[in-house]
Order: sequence, then structure tokens, then C-alpha cells
Amino acid sequence: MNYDFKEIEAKWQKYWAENQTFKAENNSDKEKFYVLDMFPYPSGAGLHVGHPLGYIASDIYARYKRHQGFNVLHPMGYDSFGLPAEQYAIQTGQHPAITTKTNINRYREQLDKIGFSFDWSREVRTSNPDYYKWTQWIFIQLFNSWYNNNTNKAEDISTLIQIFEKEGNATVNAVSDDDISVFTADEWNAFNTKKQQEILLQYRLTYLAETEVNWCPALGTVLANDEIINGVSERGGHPVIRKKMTQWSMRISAYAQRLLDDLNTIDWPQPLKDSQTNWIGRSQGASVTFNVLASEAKQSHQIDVFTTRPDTIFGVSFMTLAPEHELVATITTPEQKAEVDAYIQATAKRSERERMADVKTISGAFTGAYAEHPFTKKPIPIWIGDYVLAGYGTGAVMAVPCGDQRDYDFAKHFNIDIPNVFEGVDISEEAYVDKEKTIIANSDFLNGLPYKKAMKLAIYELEKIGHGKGKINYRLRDAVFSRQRYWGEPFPVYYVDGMPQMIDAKHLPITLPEVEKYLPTETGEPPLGNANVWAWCTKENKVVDNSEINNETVFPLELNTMPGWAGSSFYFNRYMDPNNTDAIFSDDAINYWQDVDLYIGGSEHATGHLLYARFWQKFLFDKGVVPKNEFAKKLINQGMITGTSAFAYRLLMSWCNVDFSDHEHFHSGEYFTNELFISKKLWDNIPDNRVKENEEEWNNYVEKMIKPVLDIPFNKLKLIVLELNSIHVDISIVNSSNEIIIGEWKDKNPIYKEAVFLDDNGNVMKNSDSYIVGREVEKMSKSKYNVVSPDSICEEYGADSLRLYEMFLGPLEQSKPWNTAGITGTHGFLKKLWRLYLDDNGAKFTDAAPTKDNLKTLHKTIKKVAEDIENFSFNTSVSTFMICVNELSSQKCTSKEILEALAILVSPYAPHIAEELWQQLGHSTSIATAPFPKFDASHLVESSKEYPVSFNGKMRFKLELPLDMSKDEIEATVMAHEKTIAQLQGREPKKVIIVPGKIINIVG
RNA sequence: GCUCGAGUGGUGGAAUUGGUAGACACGUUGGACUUAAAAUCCAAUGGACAUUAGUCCGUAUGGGUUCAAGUCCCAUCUCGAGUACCA
Repeated sequence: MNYDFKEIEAKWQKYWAENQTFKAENNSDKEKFYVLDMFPYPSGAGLHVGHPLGYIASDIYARYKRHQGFNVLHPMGYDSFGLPAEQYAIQTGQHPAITTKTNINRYREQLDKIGFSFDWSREVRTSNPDYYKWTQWIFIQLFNSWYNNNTNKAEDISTLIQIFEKEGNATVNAVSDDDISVFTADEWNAFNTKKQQEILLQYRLTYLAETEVNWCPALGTVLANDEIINGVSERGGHPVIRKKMTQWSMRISAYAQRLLDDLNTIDWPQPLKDSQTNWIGRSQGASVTFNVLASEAKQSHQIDVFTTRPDTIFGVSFMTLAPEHELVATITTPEQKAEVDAYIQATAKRSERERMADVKTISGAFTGAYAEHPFTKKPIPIWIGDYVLAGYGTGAVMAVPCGDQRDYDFAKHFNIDIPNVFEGVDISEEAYVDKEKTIIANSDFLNGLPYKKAMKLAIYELEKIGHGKGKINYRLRDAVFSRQRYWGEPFPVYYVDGMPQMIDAKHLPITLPEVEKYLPTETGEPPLGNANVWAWCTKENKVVDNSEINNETVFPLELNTMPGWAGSSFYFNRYMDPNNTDAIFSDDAINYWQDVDLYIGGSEHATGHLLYARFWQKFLFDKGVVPKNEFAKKLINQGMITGTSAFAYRLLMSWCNVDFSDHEHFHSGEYFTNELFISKKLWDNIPDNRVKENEEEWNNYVEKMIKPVLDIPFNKLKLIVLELNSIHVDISIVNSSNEIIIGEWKDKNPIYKEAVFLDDNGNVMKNSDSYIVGREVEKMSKSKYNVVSPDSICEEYGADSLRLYEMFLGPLEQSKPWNTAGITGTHGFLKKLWRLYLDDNGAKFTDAAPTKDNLKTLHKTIKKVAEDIENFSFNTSVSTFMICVNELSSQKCTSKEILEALAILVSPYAPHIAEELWQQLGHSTSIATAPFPKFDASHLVESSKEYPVSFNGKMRFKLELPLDMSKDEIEATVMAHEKTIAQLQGREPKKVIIVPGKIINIVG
């Protein structure tokens, strides 16, 4: 019998599906274990070999836990709302639901072929109304909640209303908007409903707020910072403006401290915890209020700043506001107005990213206004500068140049006074940033105090005069929750008199309406503005035609949709009871499964998904919906698989027969474009990318290399555009010597049909010639033409080979290059494994008792593999299996007892072949729950050890000695050995080190 | 700049507490089987010198601790990831 992987894999995949082998029970006496993968976005490109890496690892772990007798929950689903499907819809008119469904089917097919032990009966899709019903439900819960700092948890909004009714809001200790006005109980009770709603919105955990966004009018959408390049959109190059928009926000800042603290309670990778810690960005200090001097401005104003160094308050010599700060226009004096306006305009042109990247340029403008120092009452000039960001803190800083390098540089640059408040410290060259090692001086009541004491006293004194208080500031900002997109969850929200109203949870889901176009409306409203049936009837409690809107019983619905992270922030809980229509999940289900025991996914989600999901989990915990404060006990980051891209090197040149500077004739000129692909060697010899700057070198190059081969009337032409690019070449046409046949590539890419290729000597190459491509390791991605799909490997070598190979590549957490060359190794191993059990005559195994060697090999393997799985070191267990099979083969082992155990050991890694062998061994049920072999150390006991004998730490020879030999006996034996005598050449050893069972080292 | 991670043969990587560096594979070379190929099996494979024995060098670089360092300490370099004037 041959190892026919195709037949075997198809057979067992069918068996598992039909017998629901991996269905997890919500009622079980077994201990639970929940293994989760980050669910994928089903893109049109299908799975590539990078996706399954984490899935294979988690699958091995899940299968291992089943062998250990756990009731394992191992689900899979799809994060199926998202931009690519919408983009495709805009281009083709195809409904995103259709694209998404097609893509999901393809993913499912690919996943099935790899033999994962998912419980598919629990599949979720975030774009499915049965699922997003609960996304909407959670949104409503958030809307109906506020964060009570006294109880330190979210509470129902009704408890807040009760307080307002009885005592107003003065005593409320809540996380809220900053601009809260104080009112009494009587005032509250006298407010009309709308006013009350407005106030409550300032406390709700999800709320409407004006947010400044990057608005791209041409695309009709908001862009993220990294979608903007040089002030225009990456896609299409349209202008982008800053615009205030009313959007839903999530008050994640309420949870900042808990998100930080609870990192200590979860077993997640330290780098991931670090990046969440940095993202939350807790800093302790004080908020200080400065009065703007009334003589300079018409009325008095106050500027609040946050500082981490209130101890240096006597070192303040100026203030800096962000150019966007709301007071700038008010306080600027007429004399300074022109300069300030010019500066604001100049900064507005720079993107936030640009401003942040450029540390060296110091710029700013004086407003002409002064603030009053809270203690000394001295006037302090108020400047604006773009090193202060509007979005952080209050958008204003008290500048202490002696203690902060940026303030110092700013002061030097603008010749502002730099008072020194540190005892015995030289600040003539740079600021003194160290906090701990100094004593405060020139600071009135703070003189002679160290940092910590000075800080406390400064805060105390500030509080006493009503000019500040101790404060903890977080970098973490509330999360914007509105998206101007079609393909996302609709909000369960309608508007009465401009105020948002929640639709009662019993009428959910509010399903996504049909639209004709997926683009924003002509008036700039989100795509849902195109829907004709998108109004809420409060009488019938259903969505009705827009024409019925009367703002009495029928009201307009929210036009934004939710962001991608909404659906992924609780899916791990929904898997516990995914088909429940009455509740997000049953109490029984959540109480049994509790939380995720092992979560595997990429580290790129550190500050997105993984932070938002923790936030929602904590909220649901506060509301008593889930029993755990954190959703995943342990998390492992899988490294990405990189691909080896191939490049051809292109010189793109445009020529024109009129002078570029001759504007008059320029447009009537004739143009020629040449695409020249040059060999790697020529490319490397190009005088750098400086060619454009260094005209002489470039001219030499053209003279030598290009003129002779191109049919261009050079005397009439001027080079106007020159670009050097490395162009991705599809790796499927590159041979193992890194060559492509030029003609073959041109056939695949007709746009390069006319391109000329030059070899190392600058000679023109023929279409039948081979061009050597350059190779570089990059992230695997379709756009880089370097993806390898798992399909062809499954086809050629089978899923078990693929699974083993992906694990064999290296440690799970490390990123590693994909190279299929080694796949024959794991495939060969499986064949060898097979031959241990079966040959042309059928079964080889017998009831023969295992030999001592057989047992030793087996138990060595059991020990190592179990340890490896616990440590997520899957690559080393593949090697261990190879060694085991090599040994058993050379031992000619036929013992059924040994082979049965081996089949179970291999089964988490290569489940198809394991099932088949298990059946061949005579079993009629699946191997999936066969108990994992028990390790017995007695089989590994050795009686002797081959000692390495070293001289001065260098191993010279080996000596087999009994393990029970005493140190003295060992020393005597070694010293008498002829090789020892030869090594010493008569020298007397100074010392002999013997570590029994380990090593012998002779010094001297 | 900061934070984190990494650097070992031609390649992927192994070395779990400081104790035989290079396991296991790929690749390469030679051989067996075959009309031939594939498949399979055997042998060699860090570098240099010597080709029997052996010697020297060798885990990014330079120091250090130690009987003994890929592993620990100090400094430096390179690469990757994240982050970004955070007051």
C-alpha cells in the first residue's frame, strides 16, 4: 500500500464533516478549553501560506487538548464587513454581500483542504444580521450607560438621572466631556427633555461629538493619517481638508486605568503589552490654570495646561499653544495678527504627520498676549508653535526651557529667557531633563526640595490658590465610532429634533438597506443617504420609506455605519452560543466557557482590535453580561511569513524635442518615452538615485550606455523625466536560477511589450534571452506578486505535508521567509512514517513486544513532543518526529504498541495520515480523542554516558563511562587514559573538573 | 530618537539550568538500484591546513566574568517591528 495522500485526506475530511468529530458541547463534564484564532477578513485574493501558520499552530494545540481529555472549543468565522468589498462594489456595482459570500466560500474551501478541526456549526459572520443584531445591542447598552468613578464601573444611565433629580451634577464623579456646566436638582427638573438629553449625552459611554477629521470631498469620506500623502489622498491624489463632523465616539478613556492595570493579569507577549501601555500613555502631573492678562485682551480668559513637572513651575518663561487652539484668535494682539495668521496658514499646510516627523525645524509666532504666573504674578508671553499638538492634553503647554529640551530649543531660537530652577546644574548647552537627581532652586517655597516633594507641595499650593490640581493624563483618546461607509453595521439610531434615540432592542436587527450606489450622496452624506427606505416608524416599529418622514411618528435614521472593529470586539463570546436568537449567548454557555484559553494572531492588532475588544469585555463585565474582566488568558503572536519578491530594474525616460523651460512651445513638442530594463549589475552601478541631481554623471551614463542602443535622435532631444524603479516580477515565472525569459514576461505584461532590456555589458537582449531578476524579502502580498497559495502545495504534497512544513519553518513567533524548497523534506518524512506501518504487502505491524530501544525512542519522543506543544515550539517537535521515525526504521520496529502511540503523537500535526494509520491498526473510531500516550521516565534510564573530555575547555575526545561511577573513579580512569597522557605531554594538570553525567574538563 | 525583537554553515533552523556548537531538514557532491528517469537507499558536507593521525579558526564586532560562554556582563554595529515633538 502506498501513501496516497489525496485519497486519505479527502476521506478523512469527509469523515470529520459527516461525524461532526470536532463539535464542541456546551454541556459537558469534561474540563473546557477554548482555542481561538483571529478570524480573517475574507479578501478576494484568497488564503496565502501566511494565513494558515497561526491556524495550524492553534489546531495542533486544540487537537492535543482533545487527546488530553478536554472539551475543546475551536471555532472559526469571518470578519466580513470591510472596505475592500465596498471598493469592489463601487467599481463594479456588485453588491458587497455577494462578493463577500463568494470570498467566504473560497476561504472555506481552502481551510477545509488543510484539515482544521474547527467546529463549523459555530461559524459567525459579522455581516450577518443574526450576528450584528448583537453588535447593535451592545451599542445600545453603551448608550444607556455612564462611568461612575466612585464605583469604578459602568452603570445604567438611570442611576445618573436619579442623582441629577435629587442633587444635580455637582457631586457626580463621572467620566464625561470636559465642558460640563454645573446644575442643581431644581434646574435639572426644570430642563426640557431635549436639554436633558443633551446633558446625558455628555456622560454616555457612546456619545455624539464634534470631531476634527481628514475629510476628502472628492472621495466623500474621512481618511486615516496614513491614507494621506503630502496633503492629498493616497488614492487618486485628491485634496484633503480638516473638517469638523458630528460622529459617534466611544468613551474608552473611562477604562484607561483598568486597561493598563489588568495587563498584569493576562499572559500576553510583553512587546504587545508594552505597545498597549504606550498607547494608553498614562502620565501623572498637574493641571494648572493661567489667567490671560486682561489688559492685553478685551476680556479675561484662562488657559489650562497639563504638566508632568509642576515642581518646575517657577521656571516657566513662556507658554505655547497649538496653532489650532481656540483662544489663539481671541488673544492675539492686532500688531501680531499678521504674523500669527501667516504662521497658522503655514502649519495648516503641513500634515499632522509631517509636523511630527520634523523635529529639527523650530517654528512659532508670538501672539502679543501675556498670561499671569499663578505665583509670581509676572507676565508670561504666549506663543504658538506647531510642536504643541491640539489633540493632546489641552493643546497648550507651560514652557519650562531649563527642564525640557523642546522648550529649551524653542526659547534659544526665539531668544526667550531661560531661568534656571535647578541647584548647581549647568544649563548653558542643553536642558536638564533628569528628575531624580536634583534639588529645586530659585523657586520661592519650593527651594531646596527634591523632585517628589516639590511636586507634591507645588500641587498643594496650586490647589490652595485655586489655580490647579493634581491630575493623571492619558494619551488614549476616545475612539471615533462612525464611518461614512456602506458595508458596515447600521446604527440602531433615529433622530428626533436632532437628538439621537435608540431603537428598542426587541426590534433588532436593523438591517442594512439597499442602495443603488455605494458612494456618498451628492450632498456629501454617507452612502446610506442613498437609501430610499431608511426611516423609523415609531408606531409600527419598523423601517419605512423615507417619504413617510413627518418627524412626529416617522423619523430619519442614522446614516453612518459602524467601524470594522465593532463586530470583532465580542465575537469570541458569541462563538460560545452563536445561534442563540434570544440573547447574545445563554448564561449556561458563558458560564461554562468563560473566556478564551489560547488566542493566536498577529501583533499588528495590538492597539486596535486587542484594545477595543478588552474595552468591550470590561464594559460587558461591568454590566454583568460576562463573568470575566479579560477575554483571553493567553495570547501568542504568530510571526508573518515573508515572500521573496523578484524585481526587474527599470529606467523610465521621457524625452522631448523642445526645451522644458520653453513654456511657449512645450505643449507643441514631440515626446518619446523609453522603458529600459537594465541588468542588476548595471543598476547597482548607476551613480545612485542621485542621477537627477548629478547631471554630469548621468550624462556620462547616457553617453556610454543608452545612446548606442536606442534609436533616438539625441541631438534634438532633451531628457525631461527620468525615473528609476524596481518593478515586481511575478515569481511564478522566475526559475530557480533567478531568471526570467524576457519574452515570457512581456507576454504576461503587454504594457512592457516595447521595453528594451540591457545585459551587463549594455547590449540589447533578445526576447528569448534570460534576464536575471533581483530578489528581496518582503511581506507576502498580492500586489507584490510574491504570494504562494497553499492550494498548489496541498495538491502536490497534501495537507499533512503543508502543516508539518509550515511548523518546521521555524519558531511560531518569528517572521520567516517562505521557500518551498524544503517541502520535500516533510513530505519524505510522511512517506517514511507510512512505510513503518505498511508496505506493498499490507500491514507490517505485529503483536511483538517492544524492544528496549523501541521504548526508549518512543518515550523520548513523548516527552519532547508534549513539552514542545506546551511551549508552542512546534518546529522542534517536527524534527523529533523525524528522529523517532529514523530510529524506529533502523530498529525495524513492528510493535503495534509502539506504532499506536506514535500515531497519536503525530495526529495533532498530521491528522489525516494519523487517522488512516489508526484505522489500519484496527480502530473503528476517530483518533481525535484517543488518550495522549503517557510518558514513562523509566525507559530513558541510562547506565553509561559518553563523556566529552575537554582540555582547557576544548573537547578532545570522548570516553564511555558508567553513570554510577564516582568522581574519584572517573578522574582516575581519565587520567590513566592514553589520550589524556598524549594531550598533557607530561604537564601536570592544575585542576580536573568533573560534573557527573555532563562533562570532564582538565585544566593545565 | 525611544521601545521591543533578532544576528549561528550555501539555506531554514537546533542547542530547555553556562557543560560535546551546527540536531533535524533542504541544497550540493559521490555511490547503489534502473535500459533510462522518477522514487528509494548508502556515504560525505562549517572554514583552512593536513588528507592517516591531527592542528588551527569559527555563533554580528570588540572587551570582560568563568575550569567552561551561542547562552551571563559591558560597549559597538547591522537588520526587522512598533511608535512618534505626549508637555
